Amino acid sequence: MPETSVANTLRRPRALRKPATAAPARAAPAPDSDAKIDTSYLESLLGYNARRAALAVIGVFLQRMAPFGLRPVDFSVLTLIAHNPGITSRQLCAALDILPPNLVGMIKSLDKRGLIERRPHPTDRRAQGLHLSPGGKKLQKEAQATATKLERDVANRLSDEELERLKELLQRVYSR
Amino acid sequence: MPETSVANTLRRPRALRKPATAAPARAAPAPDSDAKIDTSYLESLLGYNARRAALAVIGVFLQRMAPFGLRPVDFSVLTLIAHNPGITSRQLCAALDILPPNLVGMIKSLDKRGLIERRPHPTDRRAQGLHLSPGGKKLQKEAQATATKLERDVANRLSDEELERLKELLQRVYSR
DNA sequence: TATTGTTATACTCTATAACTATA
DNA sequence: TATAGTTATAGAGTATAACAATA
Repeated sequence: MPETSVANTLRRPRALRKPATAAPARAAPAPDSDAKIDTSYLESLLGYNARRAALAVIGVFLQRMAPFGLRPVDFSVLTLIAHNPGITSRQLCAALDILPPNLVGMIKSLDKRGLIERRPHPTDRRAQGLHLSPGGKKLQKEAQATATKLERDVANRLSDEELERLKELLQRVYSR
Repeated sequence: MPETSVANTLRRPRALRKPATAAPARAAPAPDSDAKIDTSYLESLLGYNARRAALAVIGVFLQRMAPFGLRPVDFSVLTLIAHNPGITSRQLCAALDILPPNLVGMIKSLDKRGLIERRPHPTDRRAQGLHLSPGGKKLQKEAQATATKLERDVANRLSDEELERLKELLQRVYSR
């Protein structure tokens, strides 16, 4: 048994995966995959609901950030650099719970795109301070505005108060 | 740009990954990865909070389900079969948003462990009805009890009413 | 001796194409 | 022609070990 597997229960919104082959002229009615399956127990579990909600938000996020060429993790990295100029790779890893070897490629990619600059660290010659380039600042600003707007759109069935309440309850679940 | 990447922003709880090499005798204070990094903006985003909460719950889930040899997806499959005897693979895929090729191995594994039985479908000879074996029923029952208890433990900072409220708010986010 | 950034690498998860046997 | 279950395979995400330079 792999101890290292979170696995699904739920995945990316179907809409983002397959363009849904138009109207399927339904030839074989047979078992009917759309039949009434009882999922009520799973729907009573917090983890199930939290994961579905997270994937719903991420799905919209993927769509709206596509024009910027940013995945959620890229946005997180750019945003942390924007709010913490001179941050090191190690600090990014700690804040985002990313393993160092897996961050290397992302930083390299953002650097190649000219969005960030790697400067020598003022006090530690092993490390390098990360900064946004002018273009990176512009992109991050637009992306952050998009994320902020997305926030309201994706929770359009919730009032402002309910959205704040939801985030507060979520924080009480994961804050140790 | 891969259109098919949800990516992290957050990952599995650190506790489940590395036993944290005891007390690190801190030799190089240098940049100090534990420094005060401003993550306030990310923490204001619904998706970030939902994902962190989901991962926190899943982390506890992984620990407590390990004795049963069940990942979240395995538990979901067993539970849906338990509550929907005779369900087909296709129906499982639709309910859990799993792609058929990726379900094959899971079903095969659960079958090999003697937890489920694949019987010929009553009306469609292409399909097979899935059922729990006696051992499967016992395991699923114990696992479900564990999941139900876990529910209260992981949200121990929330009252019963707050937990119900949280799940209701989450459902209003992802229900279309 | 410990840490930063890095390479190489392996394993898991997710996705697409294509096959067979039925419908 | 379309669907159920399946195989093979490719790609993205996540994990560990180990190295050179520096602390």
